[in-house]
Amino acid sequence: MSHRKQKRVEPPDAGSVPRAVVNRLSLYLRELQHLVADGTHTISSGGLGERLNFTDAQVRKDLAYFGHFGYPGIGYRADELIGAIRKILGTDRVWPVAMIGIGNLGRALLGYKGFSRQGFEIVAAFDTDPTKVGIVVEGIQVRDIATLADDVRQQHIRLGMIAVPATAAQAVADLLVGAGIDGIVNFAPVTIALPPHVSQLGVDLAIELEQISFDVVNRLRTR
Amino acid sequence: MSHRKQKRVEPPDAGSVPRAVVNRLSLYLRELQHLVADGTHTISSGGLGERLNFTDAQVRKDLAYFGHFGYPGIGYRADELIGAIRKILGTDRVWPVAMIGIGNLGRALLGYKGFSRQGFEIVAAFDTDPTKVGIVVEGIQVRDIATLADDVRQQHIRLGMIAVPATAAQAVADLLVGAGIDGIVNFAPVTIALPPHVSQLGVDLAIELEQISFDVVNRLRTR
DNA sequence: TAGATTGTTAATCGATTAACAATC
DNA sequence: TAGATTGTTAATCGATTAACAATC
Repeated sequence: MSHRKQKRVEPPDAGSVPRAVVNRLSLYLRELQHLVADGTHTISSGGLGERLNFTDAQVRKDLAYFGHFGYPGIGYRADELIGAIRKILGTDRVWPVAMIGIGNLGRALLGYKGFSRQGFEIVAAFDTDPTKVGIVVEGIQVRDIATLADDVRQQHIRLGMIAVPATAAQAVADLLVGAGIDGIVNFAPVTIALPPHVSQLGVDLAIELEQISFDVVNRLRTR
Repeated sequence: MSHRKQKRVEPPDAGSVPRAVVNRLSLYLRELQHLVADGTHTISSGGLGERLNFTDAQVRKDLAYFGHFGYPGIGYRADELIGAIRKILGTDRVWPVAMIGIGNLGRALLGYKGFSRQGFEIVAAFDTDPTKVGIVVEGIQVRDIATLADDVRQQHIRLGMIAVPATAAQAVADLLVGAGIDGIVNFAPVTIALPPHVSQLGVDLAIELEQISFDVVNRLRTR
């Protein structure tokens, strides 16, 4: 445990932090967790960058957006930096999450262990299909989407994941917004429109494959 | 059908096309497909950009990397542009894909309809677990990972998707590379090292949620 | 101390946007 | 024709990298 004071843990102005930086922050966190699991206590910006194909300067610059976490001549203490990044990302707590759409993908996401490991717990699942409402999947009883707003409020859910067909995604998103949700991860292959105070991120599995297909067709290395 | 000649469909130098441009190309394609489904035949760069929150200039610039697809005063013909983008992305054909890891996530991906819609067909599934080898999931018989190299060659598989635990991901990646695969989408929450001639893309579902969590904690709109 | 490594500034590099002549 | 919209150049903006004094 260090007694050295860390000047800032809150970003000077979070609005000025590029999305790419926040993305790398998650990768740093993941890598640090692997390092700790392997018994490493200290890592330099160069060492961390090497494992992720980033320059040492980039690692230091990214972290410097949020405070002074390193020790000149030594590097970063893995456990300390993990704590700092979790705090920055907001995963130093458990977030209750709602899952909407209990098809193939929704069911799998419901059972995905990786979420809880990073501080996300799916506490409610919804579908419109009457044959699905009431069944228990991965320990969670599927509820009718009509009860969504009430359930979201009662369980203090602030994040939602959409795994419904493309045609239903916007309506579901509107429901979530109406229920007062703060952020949405959308797995439906469609762009949804949201008010500016609700964060969103689209994940399209087919698009991921398309990116690789492009590289292969153009005989590219990944950059 | 137009008889106007399109100067280039191959990029002048694919290595110089930023990853972000290729990503947006996939979004343009998806949006155009929705537009065609809704009966639209023609769309301007401004119209397309508006639906995706991009500027008109960005849409035109992105497309101009690959050729002259638009008609001054008119815009882009949706069906034509769809064909052109599919060709650029390499999805004007069907790609046979191998799925490795038939846990929760692997099973769901196996059943995901969105892949085939974009030209990807999962034709082989692998696992190490003897209780899984032999079972049929979504019409595909799970095979032992020991037969991977032979199967990949026989079925001319060039793309692989990894959905195994983090600890097994690198070994599986090495196997795929040994089998001569050209590209990998890695769903395991770990960075894998690959030779430069193999394309890769990591998808970490927990990281997607972390990005939203950051925004919410910092009260940010999505940019 | 000497060696290692940070945080930060300045220089470089790349990507986005604005503007407009050319075109339909 | 007048109006709309492209493709492309130049200007702007932002992100990455190199370099180095400060620090342990």
